Amino acid sequence: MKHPQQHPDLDQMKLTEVMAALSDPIRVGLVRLLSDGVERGWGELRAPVAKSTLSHHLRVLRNAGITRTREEGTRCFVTLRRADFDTRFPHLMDAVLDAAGSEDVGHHVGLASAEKLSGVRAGEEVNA
Amino acid sequence: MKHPQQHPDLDQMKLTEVMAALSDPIRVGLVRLLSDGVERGWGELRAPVAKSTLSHHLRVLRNAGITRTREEGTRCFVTLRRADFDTRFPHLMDAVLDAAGSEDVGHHVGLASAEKLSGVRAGEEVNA
DNA sequence: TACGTCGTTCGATGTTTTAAGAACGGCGAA
DNA sequence: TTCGCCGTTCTTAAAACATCGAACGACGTA
Repeated sequence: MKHPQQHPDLDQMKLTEVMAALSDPIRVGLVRLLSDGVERGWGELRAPVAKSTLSHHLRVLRNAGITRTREEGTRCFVTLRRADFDTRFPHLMDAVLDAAGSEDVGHHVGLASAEKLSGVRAGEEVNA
Repeated sequence: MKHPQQHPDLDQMKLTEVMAALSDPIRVGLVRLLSDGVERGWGELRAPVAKSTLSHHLRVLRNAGITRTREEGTRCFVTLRRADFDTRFPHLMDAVLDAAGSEDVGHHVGLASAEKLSGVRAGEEVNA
């Protein structure tokens, strides 16, 4: 996509930026979704926001060094930069994921799978 | 002081609020300062902001459940709610403190000790 | 080539946050 | 009681953020 998507190096990651990135429920939800290490296509992601907003959230995560975006043709795939992140901020991701899991932060963020199979379109009814 | 200073219970603490509270360098600096477990008087704290702003930052930390404020006569004392916090968010504080230490977040926040001994007044020259 | 899809970027809007100063209320000392 | 100190709250202003819709550019396909 147009501009070549920059990802920060380990030593460019800033704690306060990471904390700010993880202070939004939708972004935490996305991180939880990616926490199994599986790469996900943009189109699989479901969140109760407009696509431009989702794009914005993914950029915040990317700029903070939390996720990596890979482009393939016209579509994008995201992964957690788990190893990098753990190197720079040991144990932080684990602690955040545990906490987020226990209070179910970002539960309205999910995958397309179920809805897609039942014919529901992108971005609909998920906000219910 | 006037209103009785409310502190959230363990189950009222919200991850995203905590993350937001820790996304500001000054607040992280305050947390680092308190991380030795010693209770500090308001007057000991030095940060390059106006007192109303410092009061605001301390309220954000308090509302997030990170610190506890105790009043004694006309002055206040703050402590980290370390045990509570660790119960609610295991390992999170350690991870944050480690990261903050390694990049020296909030280094402009400090104690009065040295300056006081040399006759410097509250809130001055620290912003240098 | 013309069209549709995909994700980003732009522009606008409303909300939240940071910040400082002024005014206030509580308390202790003179 | 009167004064001064301490920390909070209020007011105001500036900056940052979340959100959306529209427009755009890149790519694949008909």
